[in-house]
Amino acid sequence: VDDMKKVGNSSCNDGVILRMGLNDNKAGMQGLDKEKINKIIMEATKGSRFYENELKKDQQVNQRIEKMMQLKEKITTQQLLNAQLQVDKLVIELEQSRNLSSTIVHIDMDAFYAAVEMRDNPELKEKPIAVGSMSMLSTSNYHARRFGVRAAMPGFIAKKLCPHLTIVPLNFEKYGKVSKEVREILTEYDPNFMPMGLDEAYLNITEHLEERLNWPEHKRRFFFNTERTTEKDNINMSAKFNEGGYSSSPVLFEDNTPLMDDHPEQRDQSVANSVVFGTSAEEVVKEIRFRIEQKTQLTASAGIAPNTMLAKMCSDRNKPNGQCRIAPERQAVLDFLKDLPIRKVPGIGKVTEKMLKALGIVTCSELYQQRALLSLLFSEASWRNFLDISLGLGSTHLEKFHNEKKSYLYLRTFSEINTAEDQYSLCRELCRDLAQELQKEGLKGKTVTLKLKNVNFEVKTRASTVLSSVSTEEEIFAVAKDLLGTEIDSVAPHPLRIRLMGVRVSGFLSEEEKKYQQKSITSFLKSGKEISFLRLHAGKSNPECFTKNSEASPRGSFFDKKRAARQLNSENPPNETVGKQVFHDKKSSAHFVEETKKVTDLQNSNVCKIFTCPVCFEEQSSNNLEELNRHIDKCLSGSLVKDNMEIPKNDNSRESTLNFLPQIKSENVDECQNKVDQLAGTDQSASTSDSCTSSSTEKFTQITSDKPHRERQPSNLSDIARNVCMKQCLLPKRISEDNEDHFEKTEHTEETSSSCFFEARGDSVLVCPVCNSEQKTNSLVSFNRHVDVCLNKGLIQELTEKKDFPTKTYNMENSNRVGEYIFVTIFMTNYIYKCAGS
DNA sequence: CGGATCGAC
DNA sequence: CTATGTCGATCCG
Repeated sequence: VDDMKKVGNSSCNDGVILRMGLNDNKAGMQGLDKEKINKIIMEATKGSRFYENELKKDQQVNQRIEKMMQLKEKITTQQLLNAQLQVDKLVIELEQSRNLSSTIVHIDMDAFYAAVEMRDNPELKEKPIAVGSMSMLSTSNYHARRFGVRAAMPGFIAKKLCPHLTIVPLNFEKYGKVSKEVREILTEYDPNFMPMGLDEAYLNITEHLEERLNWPEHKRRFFFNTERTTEKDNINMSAKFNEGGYSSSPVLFEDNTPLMDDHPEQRDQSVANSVVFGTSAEEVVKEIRFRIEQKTQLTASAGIAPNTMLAKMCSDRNKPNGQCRIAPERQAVLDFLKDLPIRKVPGIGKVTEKMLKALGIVTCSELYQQRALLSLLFSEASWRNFLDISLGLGSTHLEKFHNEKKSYLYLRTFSEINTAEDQYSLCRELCRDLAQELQKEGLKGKTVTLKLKNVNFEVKTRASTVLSSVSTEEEIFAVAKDLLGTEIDSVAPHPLRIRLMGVRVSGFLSEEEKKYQQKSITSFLKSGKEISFLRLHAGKSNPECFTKNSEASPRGSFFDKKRAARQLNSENPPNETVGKQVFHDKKSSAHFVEETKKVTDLQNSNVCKIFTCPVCFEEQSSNNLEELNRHIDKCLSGSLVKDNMEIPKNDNSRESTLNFLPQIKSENVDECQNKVDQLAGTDQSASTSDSCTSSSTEKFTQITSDKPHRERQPSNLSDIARNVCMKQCLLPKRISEDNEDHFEKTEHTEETSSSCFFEARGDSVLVCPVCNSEQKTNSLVSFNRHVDVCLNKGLIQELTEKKDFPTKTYNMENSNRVGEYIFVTIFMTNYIYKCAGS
């Protein structure tokens, strides 16, 4: 709300702390001088973990500066001249595009939260107050500022500066209400005005000014609010009036911009207790400020300028309760900027200030003088921005709210948490809240980020992007818990000591992607009805569908042969039994009961299941998932993978390998079991004890219990998945046509090694297994997207029109790993080939 | 893409 | 007695 930047000073290393307390202290009385303030702050600060971290951050900035200076040394005169030429070309262009025709206003409520609290509690009026908590203050009133008490200062330090300080807790609801009242006024001047937080807004009053020229006086007349409903308000009002505020003087404000200036029409008041405002921009802004004060009893400062950047800097100039205008003339703009410290510019903060200072740049005109050098030392975006600043260029229209949030973040700060249990449960909570929000907005994101701050104030973020986007608590938590687990592991055997945790979801599906997502391979698999991944669920395969294509000429490749073999098999469907059924929230209860019954039936049966291995497509009869896992492991990696696998063992020395597929199932098992229990009211152990899947159920119960597990190494899974993906699916053309053992033989060759491939950037060509076209791509993700889209556009849409096409299958809800996704993709691609004979 | 950093409030 | 926030955007490797 009230930032500290105006008093910033970080010229020396202890600027970290100094900046907190600098205070212009003009009033002098009752306050503290700068030295005292800084001494107190330093005493309260030094030696703390926070301070140590601040010093560390400062060192990092210093290193950056050093790097920059080294770079600067290497710049030749010639380079600089060239740069100058280039930049000045741009300057000419920019000058030509300068637009002074808009009138932009920036409104900024003075000490907003504090002012609201003082208004509502007159007892606070004469006291130094701050709004916030002992941990952090949001703002302070001007009285408190004399003691060095400022926004973004922790309350306990503020108390040391000013022992009498009253700290009022935040009450956002109230501020929101007041903010709304203010906005109601603003919208009359610009229905498209842009609020920036609760206490600030930009308005484009260009149109209003035009219309206003023709307005009769009565439309510009506003009345003093003499009616106050509460006693409190009455006291306030009468006090103001009696003390020479409103009634005795037409000067509403104490500052140098009195409401009543020498516009003759304003003096000609025909109605008591009212003011008439003129038609100029200044008058409009005075009117706005007057109306805000009459309505809310709060004051605002304002800036008027030809663009937003200037308006913002302008509103700062005569704060509090003042306004300022930059005339729409080039020279006026340049004059304003001439000696303006760059730190005043929105977008230039502590760090940039310090970096530029190292180059001898403090004011905006210096920024302009050094434009050539800056273009060589900073990124394009940065120096272009510097150039805009030094020319006084900014947006002349208020951009249509790019309303769509790019990410949602839930985070919490707390006193130290160091047990894994607490951390996981907190993480889950955050995921729950986040999921709620996402579902409310109907959003699904592809990237989950975990944010941690340890007790030393070091912040870490860990992100993971999943191919199937997430939105539910479980989906998000599944990713977040892995990230958290990795972090816990990374400090083991020490506990992870954190003071903040946050979970963010970003990378939302665009509208376009949403459309496809609806019929993407993931949702396709989710919504399937009959066939199930691994055939855990007995598919009543439609013979026609499969036989129809059985004569399609085999291509002779490994996979085609496998495919052909599979097709033959499917003509004589093996005796499969119902496997695990997957449930969705959306399912109707009737449907649910029916399917629950299936599950129960299965669990009470002793029939062994026959699975189809997704790698070799051989049918595997097995009575538990673990065994199947082992098969898939072998099949998939053979003896090849073990070299780069680190298989973590848990206490039971369980042979944990690549069993992530059943892990998905296991969650379903759990889920099903829970639902079965809910419905039947049975005891879980009773209902599973005799089931042939009991052993795996047990195991999976352990895995998926609330205590998160960290037995797998996703990176290895991904590596393997990539190998598989490349060889089997993405690069069919590279696979030796006749050699079924190709995998083994070529595993170590350069040509097909995944690392080799995935490190190649820019011009890799992959062959889409669906449309068979070559796709130039530099990432697997974008290629996958193509495949998804391709599948959607073509095959699936076509196939789903066939009534016999299987629809229910496999729950992807919790499968967030690349490996899982790719497995499904491989399986499905092959399945689709089979169905379509493509 | 992931992570850190920056800036705003 | 303790005690330094939350959010989005952008940059960089």
